[in-house]
Amino acid sequence: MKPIQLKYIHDVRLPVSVPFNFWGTMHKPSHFPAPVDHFERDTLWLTMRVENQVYGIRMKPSDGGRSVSLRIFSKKKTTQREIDLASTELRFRFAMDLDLEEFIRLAKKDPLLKPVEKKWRGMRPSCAFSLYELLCITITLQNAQVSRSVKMLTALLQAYGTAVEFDNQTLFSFWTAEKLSTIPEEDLRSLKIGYRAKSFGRVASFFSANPSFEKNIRRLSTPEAAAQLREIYGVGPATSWYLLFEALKRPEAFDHVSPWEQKILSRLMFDKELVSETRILRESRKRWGDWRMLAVHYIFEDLFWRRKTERIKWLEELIRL
DNA sequence: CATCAGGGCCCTG
DNA sequence: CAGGGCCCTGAT
Repeated sequence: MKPIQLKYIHDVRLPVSVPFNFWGTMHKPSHFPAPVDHFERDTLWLTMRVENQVYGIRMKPSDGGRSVSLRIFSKKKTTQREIDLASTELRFRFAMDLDLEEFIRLAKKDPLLKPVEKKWRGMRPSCAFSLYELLCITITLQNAQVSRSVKMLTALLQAYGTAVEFDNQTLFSFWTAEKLSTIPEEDLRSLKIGYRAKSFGRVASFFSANPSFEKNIRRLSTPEAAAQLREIYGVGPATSWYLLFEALKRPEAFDHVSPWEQKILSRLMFDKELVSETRILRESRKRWGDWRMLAVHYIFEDLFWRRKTERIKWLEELIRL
């Protein structure tokens, strides 16, 4: 299938709260690579669906870190309303209005977090995807290693996503829940996603029947949001934790430690091979309170950024791409 | 070649 | 509330 050309252009300047760390916010090296976004030097490209329009998005830092320069690519000419909707959505997805003052104050008193926070000051939790889209990604993460997750997601995008071309990038935009809900489970299974086919079907039906789910859940308290997420078929503690932090930007959402993260945090927090989940959680609550997940995020992303330039032997053994 | 655990989750007893 | 089953892969 030939990619759809997005040739209409609209430029917007998005002011952000300061301090804002463009690189740390726009690119998360701990995330697996998928053909839905691309980061290079000082530019992030991604695709985004808003009200069934597919946009190509390009963002660069501007105004000395006080704003983001946004270019929206579209198939047809956009209305001002569409531009505003897309901009508002991007502001949320990249937490451009987050107030980090309290977090910075807290980090200054913590020996482990202090140097990392200073290095990444202004980094936000961010996620280029809608809640439904991130949920699809996290389903591919379940019980699989990275390489397999990438294969599953790519197969799904090729089968049901839409290829678009803009600004010399060819990327996929996600399928919609409505579309996926009509696909027979056998067809999904043929993409080698295994038992997850059932989850994809149920999740697609759920989101297609509840189009305002994300809008509503954003307004809820974190425990309420967590409870609603857990009611979705296929969402357990690990998946709901990813969604709360990445898609809903809850800086406290750290109540679950997955096995490989447990190994990494044991090293970083205690300089030990393996520390129990309860101890890791207890310690992080004590040190970082309601900012504990953001703190863990800073520590994690710093480690993965360092991995790009230096070899960290013990880490390579844990990741197993 | 066969076996098995893996960045979970659901369901059953 | 513990534990088996689920799918595919890559490691052994």
